[in-house]
Amino acid sequence: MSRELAKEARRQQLIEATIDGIARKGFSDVKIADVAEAAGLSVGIVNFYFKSKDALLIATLKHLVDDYERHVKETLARAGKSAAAQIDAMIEADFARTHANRKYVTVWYAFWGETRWRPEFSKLCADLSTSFQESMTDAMRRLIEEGGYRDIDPALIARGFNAMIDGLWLDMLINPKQTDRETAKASVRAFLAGLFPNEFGRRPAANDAAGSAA
Amino acid sequence: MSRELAKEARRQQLIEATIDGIARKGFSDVKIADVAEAAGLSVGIVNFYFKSKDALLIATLKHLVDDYERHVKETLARAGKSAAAQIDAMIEADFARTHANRKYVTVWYAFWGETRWRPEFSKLCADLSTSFQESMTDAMRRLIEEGGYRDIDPALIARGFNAMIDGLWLDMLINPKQTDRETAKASVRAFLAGLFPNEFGRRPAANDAAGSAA
Amino acid sequence: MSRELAKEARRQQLIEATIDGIARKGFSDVKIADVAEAAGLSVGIVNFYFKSKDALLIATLKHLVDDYERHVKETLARAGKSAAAQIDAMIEADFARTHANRKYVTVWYAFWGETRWRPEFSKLCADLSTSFQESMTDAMRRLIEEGGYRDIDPALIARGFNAMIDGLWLDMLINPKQTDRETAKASVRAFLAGLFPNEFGRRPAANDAAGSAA
Amino acid sequence: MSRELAKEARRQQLIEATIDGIARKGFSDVKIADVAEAAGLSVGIVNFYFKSKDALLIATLKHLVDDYERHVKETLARAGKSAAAQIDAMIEADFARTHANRKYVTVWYAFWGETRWRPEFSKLCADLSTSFQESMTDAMRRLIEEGGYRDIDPALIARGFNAMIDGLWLDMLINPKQTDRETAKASVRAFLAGLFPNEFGRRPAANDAAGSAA
DNA sequence: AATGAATGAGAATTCATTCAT
DNA sequence: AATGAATGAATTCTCATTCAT
Repeated sequence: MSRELAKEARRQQLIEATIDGIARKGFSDVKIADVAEAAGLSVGIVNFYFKSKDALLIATLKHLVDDYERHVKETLARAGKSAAAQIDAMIEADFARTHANRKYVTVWYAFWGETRWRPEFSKLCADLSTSFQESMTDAMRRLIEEGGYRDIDPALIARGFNAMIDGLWLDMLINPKQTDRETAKASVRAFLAGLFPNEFGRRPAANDAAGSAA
Repeated sequence: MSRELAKEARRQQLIEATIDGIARKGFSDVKIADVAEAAGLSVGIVNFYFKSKDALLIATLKHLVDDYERHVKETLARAGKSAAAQIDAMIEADFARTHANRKYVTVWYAFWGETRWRPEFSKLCADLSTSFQESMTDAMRRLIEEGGYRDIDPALIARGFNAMIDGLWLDMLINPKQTDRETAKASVRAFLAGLFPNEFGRRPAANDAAGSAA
Repeated sequence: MSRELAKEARRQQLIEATIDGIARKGFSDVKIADVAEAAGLSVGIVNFYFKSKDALLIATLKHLVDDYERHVKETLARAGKSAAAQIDAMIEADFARTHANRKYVTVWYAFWGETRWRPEFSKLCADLSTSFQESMTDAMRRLIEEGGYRDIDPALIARGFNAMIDGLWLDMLINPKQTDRETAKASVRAFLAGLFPNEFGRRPAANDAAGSAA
Repeated sequence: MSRELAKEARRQQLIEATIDGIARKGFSDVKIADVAEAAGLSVGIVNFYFKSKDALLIATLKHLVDDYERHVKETLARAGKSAAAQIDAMIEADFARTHANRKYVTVWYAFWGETRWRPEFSKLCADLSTSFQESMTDAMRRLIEEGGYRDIDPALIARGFNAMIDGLWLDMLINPKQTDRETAKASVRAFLAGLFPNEFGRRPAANDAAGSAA
């Protein structure tokens, strides 16, 4: 039992080291040796826990996806149940210090850059994207109903909302000086304020939006 | 002179081959040999026209940037002069069949994925991003003035607008079935309609927005 | 004492597993891990009972040699005492189902293939070869005397006899469909029939040769 | 044209180096680096001319087979046309200094030792073996007819003849001191003398056998 | 005794770059 | 200018051996 746990711990250790390695050296430049060194282990052990470098990379992306989903789930659970509160919590989740930081954004973009040629990456990313598109569409639909809005297509809004967040991450990657987390959140809320003035119109603060909807 | 032209033609030929190569094989898997073969030339000649593979890659990104800027400039020149018309033309430019296609989006994301560790990439991307952020902020400011809107921060809106476009490209990359060019454009316009109902509120068609503003 | 026996039993178990492993995977492809798995033991234990993989391989060849010698000895003991009967029994021994089968022949040739560069293999094989050359020369000499033959060099015949058997094993390895045990035995006897018509001339059956000589 | 020739020459050079390498270091111990060094080239070039080490090994065996077949063909062409002369020439061919030497025999046994697990080796060896079995059976049949012999099965004799030669090569490998080329040839002829006294009975010299048959 | 995770030297293979032709 | 054979550093993966438990 403790041995099984130790094995899983080693895997996590190597995955974390891989994330660090990608962040530090770049996707096409992390070597197995870098990962091993970062984990304080020998190169042989990497190929012992992961059949190949590819398998390690896939496991790493899977880890990122799971971690992101868990993070979002937890954030949403802590937020108010109204659609507005949930959407606002989503913004907070997406720009939380723990996730919307240089290291994570860097690594996510590294994976997205390679996704096109790696079916396993592709699947993981597509599933995540689809799942969020669906739940955001749902949230938007509820928001439209709750707020009595008209002529707004929830799917279109959800898509734009998700896209804006991914694009703002890219901004943080490319122009870290210009785009900080607060600016990014304010951008998203500014757009939502246009569509949903009652819920997002007054102040761009997260608590406020959640509060006003409650 | 004609020798210089021929030289430049060869360089273009190799850059195009590089774009094809990245699109087909992936950033970390294009070999000099692939590029040479695609261009119908020998490997030796690639290192003759470009000092190194790195230099070729930088030249390729530069080409993409220049091409995108030229494309936008041309599209904007053809559009009405009002802020709304210009912004709408920008949407059309960003989702033109010639640029928002699988090949180009793939290659752009490949470069963005690597940008973090390549100062030259970084510079090119940051400059492009800054330049568009500035001109979009300007356009948004004019739109706000022209439309008599209040409480809208043009910089925030410009940032979100640009981000949404990049994010929708990612959608096209990851979920090509769900996100086509028309859906993407409709998404952007749906958001603008919230903020600028007079210019983007009625119909989602590009010509209409441009026309109503003219 | 029982501990010593257990130890010896483990060694035998590992040697058998090695033979199986070589037969299944090939000499240069059997891993310690394969041997351990086949024996139902851990890799660590292999290096505990045998100082090194090399030592295991040497012990395995020693086992094969001993086993072959024991087998021949037993077969000869059961046969008639005449030279002809002994020689014929030798043929039977060499093509007994227990020894001239695909697995054993495979493994013997695997060792012979490596013999050249392993002094310990070399020694074992040379000793076995020399010992059989001597005893066969002796048997041939007796056969020549007993049969009153002339102008036959027993050493030359013994050498050819032994060689033919090894060569027929190679046939069984390379062309298993064409060369079965019975064909092989018939081949050897056909040659002996030319030299020793009285003892091997009439019928090719083993019992007959042994019997007619008795 | 000269470039094509040079390419073929390089391949031959590498194949020869491989044969040397196997002879010197052993089948499972020749490294690409050894081959490259023996050929006075860099390691990269080996993988340039041969897709993989495996491919190099297969090409090497093919070379050995071709070379052996050519050698036999040439020897037979120079010999008398009678069956006896041809068979005798075959013995000479098999024990010619150029082919039945330590280096070649070593390498042949190295390949035979691995044949079992390499389908390509297997095919090459089986084809060679079958082809020689057929032509020797044919030669034996003619010898039987020409000599008016009875009760001799040509296929059985051919098989034993070929086997004896392979087995004598093994002797030369394992007991080089005891088994020289002349002894080996004398062994084969001693056996043939029993079956075909008129053609192989008097003296074991090659010329004589060919001559007496002519 | 026994286990199997961990080590690390060693090998095949890849590929950007060079350079003789 | 152009070619493509040749180089060799770099990287992944393998596996005999060790050693803490």
